[in-house]
Amino acid sequence: MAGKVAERRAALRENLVLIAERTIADHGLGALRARDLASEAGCAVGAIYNVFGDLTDLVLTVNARTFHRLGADVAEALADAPQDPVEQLVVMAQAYHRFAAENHQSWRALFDVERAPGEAAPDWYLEEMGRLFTYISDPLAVIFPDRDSQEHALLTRALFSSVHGIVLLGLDEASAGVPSDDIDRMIALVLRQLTASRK
Amino acid sequence: MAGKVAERRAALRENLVLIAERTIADHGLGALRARDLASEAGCAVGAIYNVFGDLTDLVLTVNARTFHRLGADVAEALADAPQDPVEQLVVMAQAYHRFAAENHQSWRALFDVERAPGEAAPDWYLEEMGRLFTYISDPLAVIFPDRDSQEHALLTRALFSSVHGIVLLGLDEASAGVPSDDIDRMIALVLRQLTASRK
DNA sequence: CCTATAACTGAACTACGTTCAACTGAGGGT
DNA sequence: ACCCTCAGTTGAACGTAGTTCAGTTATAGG
Repeated sequence: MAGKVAERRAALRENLVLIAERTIADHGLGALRARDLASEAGCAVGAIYNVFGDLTDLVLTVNARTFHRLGADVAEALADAPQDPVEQLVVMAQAYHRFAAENHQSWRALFDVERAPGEAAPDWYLEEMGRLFTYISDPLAVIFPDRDSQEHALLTRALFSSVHGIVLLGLDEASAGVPSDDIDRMIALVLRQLTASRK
Repeated sequence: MAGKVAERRAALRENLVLIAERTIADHGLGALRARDLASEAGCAVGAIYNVFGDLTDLVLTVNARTFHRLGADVAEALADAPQDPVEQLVVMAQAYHRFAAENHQSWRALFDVERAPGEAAPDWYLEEMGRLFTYISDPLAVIFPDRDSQEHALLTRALFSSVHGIVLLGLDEASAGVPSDDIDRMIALVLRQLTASRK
């Protein structure tokens, strides 16, 4: 029987990712423990390190899946959105807010994982981020046909960052009690105002 | 001699805060270790726990100081700013950016410290945050005299969150290589556009 | 069936924050 | 000047993490 080892290896890997995903989603990144993970997966702690370099690797794998789901949600919102490019931006941003709210712990894990200093962001991160940026810059190109691509890039990043900041601080417990509707209102306010042609 | 104990206690407290402040500023929150701290302060590890409940308490004390310096920098920028309320907002936001860039690790520690779930944010945090929000809402009241205070509050929060998001993602290593000038450009772009009266 | 090789095991190691029984010394009573 | 008391101080020890690796087990190929 060929590949029996590789099969089990792959199965264990899948299993570990699923368990870690559920643990993070339910109890946050801080609740992820190697021993609990091994116990739930029915394997020894050492087995985790045959499949992943360390726990951060595992978390990054979970994050890749989370980021992908996020991208898919935003894309879906865009597909259902009206033709008006400004409304497309609003709908996407609110989909981002929705995803963050409904997957709060998983979403936070995207940013809370500690990256080794000096290490580049993983490829999947840059790719998925690029995809999100494209979703934003396409409507922007329609709204501002006279600006060049460099201006589009800057505006795209500014816009994404602004929405991210609004959602981040809005969902934060420290600034407790920003109602979900207010977050959506701020998003719409910022986007409509930012995309209103001046003069 | 009265109060000799209290004196040493206060001196130790001051000393620990200064050492922790320097450690965080130089090497980040993650580099703060109880044993190193005690070793540098010339006391036993247990002594730390006579002065602070735990290391998080110490970090919160450092954060209070950091936040206060941040508020002072923004206030100073406001004092030197032109009369135009829009320019005041731009100048303050760029002062925020400047502070975050020049005190990157200390600034990150403001948000990276893990708050016990369900625990309210400390008073000094809410007070300092309120002060920052006042700096923002005052010019806004001049720019939008016809809107009510609830709208001002929403706009203030939206504005702060947007600037925070731009600085946060701009300084992040993952999205490596956003030049400082571009961050300032995005800030100015967002603020000028957000404060341009519609119609 | 046997053997070389790969995977798996879990006790042990390191590195944390935190605690607490034992110790020290300052301040007041005699 | 002397002790007595107790708050302050100490650092070894504890609990809990992530990670490692020598010993064990199972697989694939000859």
